Amino acid sequence: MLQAKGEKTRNEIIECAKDLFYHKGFEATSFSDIVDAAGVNRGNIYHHFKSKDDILRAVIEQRLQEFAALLASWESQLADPRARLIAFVHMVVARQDELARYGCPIGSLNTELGKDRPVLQHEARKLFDLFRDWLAQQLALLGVAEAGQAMAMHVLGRAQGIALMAHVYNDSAYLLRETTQLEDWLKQL
Amino acid sequence: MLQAKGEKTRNEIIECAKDLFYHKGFEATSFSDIVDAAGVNRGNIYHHFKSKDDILRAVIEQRLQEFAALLASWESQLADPRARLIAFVHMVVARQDELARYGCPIGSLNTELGKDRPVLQHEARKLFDLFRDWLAQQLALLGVAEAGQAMAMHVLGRAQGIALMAHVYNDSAYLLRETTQLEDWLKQL
DNA sequence: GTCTATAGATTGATAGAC
DNA sequence: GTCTATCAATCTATAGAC
Repeated sequence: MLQAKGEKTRNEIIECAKDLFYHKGFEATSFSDIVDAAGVNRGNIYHHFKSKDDILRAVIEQRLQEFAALLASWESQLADPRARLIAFVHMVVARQDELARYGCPIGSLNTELGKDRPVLQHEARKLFDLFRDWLAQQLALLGVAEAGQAMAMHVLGRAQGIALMAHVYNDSAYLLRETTQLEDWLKQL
Repeated sequence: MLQAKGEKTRNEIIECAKDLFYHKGFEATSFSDIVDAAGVNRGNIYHHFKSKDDILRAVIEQRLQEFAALLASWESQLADPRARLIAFVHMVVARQDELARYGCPIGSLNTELGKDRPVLQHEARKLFDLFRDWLAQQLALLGVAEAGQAMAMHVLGRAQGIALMAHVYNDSAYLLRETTQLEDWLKQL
């Protein structure tokens, strides 16, 4: 990796902020929380980011890259679009513990920002766009894309509802029941 | 209504806080926001509530009463449990504008509190319990309650996923497609 | 019950020496 | 690029006169 000295501090800030924004929420996370977790100097954070909003933009960009890499790995490892759709559901199952504890990092972030931070939410929505377009692409390969992106939105909505309720009730058993049901539905498409 | 003078101020605070917590989020709403909206004096708010958390508890209690009254009205007006389930879906449709703008007041509140306010979230979860138990009751009357509350949780999760995605994309058309689908599914139970 | 005044801590953000 | 020191604003909350 081509990475200057300062990039290391910057990446540590991004990683810590990513976890904090997910675990506490964006508004509830303070600069003190971030510098304490990252172990960097208070004032120094402004050398890398011009504002708290700017840190969030970097966190979103980081998540976009991580999820894009994940989708790319599924595409390269799984030739069958149906298997790829099931890989999406299996991701929810694999992350059941953190989903039950903190909710979906994408859904909860967009929910918070959507209330009164429209500009930032427009950035965060790109995380949904990424999955929506990828799901729509797999559904098109299956030949069930008559309704365009509508079915991709349906799958996303199902997954979000599952993550939200599993979080509210901290209930992994519910998550497993519902993901099994969603998987069965995808298999019979 | 038996209501002393001070109750009026208290109720105005609750009503304004209810809207602000919904429109901005709990953490993002300050005391200044509340007293400005309610038109009451700054320090005076502590005569009625001992803390911001205490205001939220009163707001949750208020919402519990409102929703309980709504469910009771459906029960008295609709004898058929299937019609009652459909009334639940129609509520989502009727509130499509505010859902697309601010998300679900119950889901978004629980999502925020679930991250790091476990005690308050335990209170907010009662709003979900209310709907879950009521849905389970109607499903039992329909004779499809073999799975206990599991199907009620399924319906709630579907509704939450719909509200969340409609909010993220500010998309009422999606909400209408999905609620129609959910209604059709309930009709054929 | 209502009001003014303000405490005490924390917020996001800056300036400038090293 | 890192550090100390600190800004002005805002936060929740309190004290006490009326």
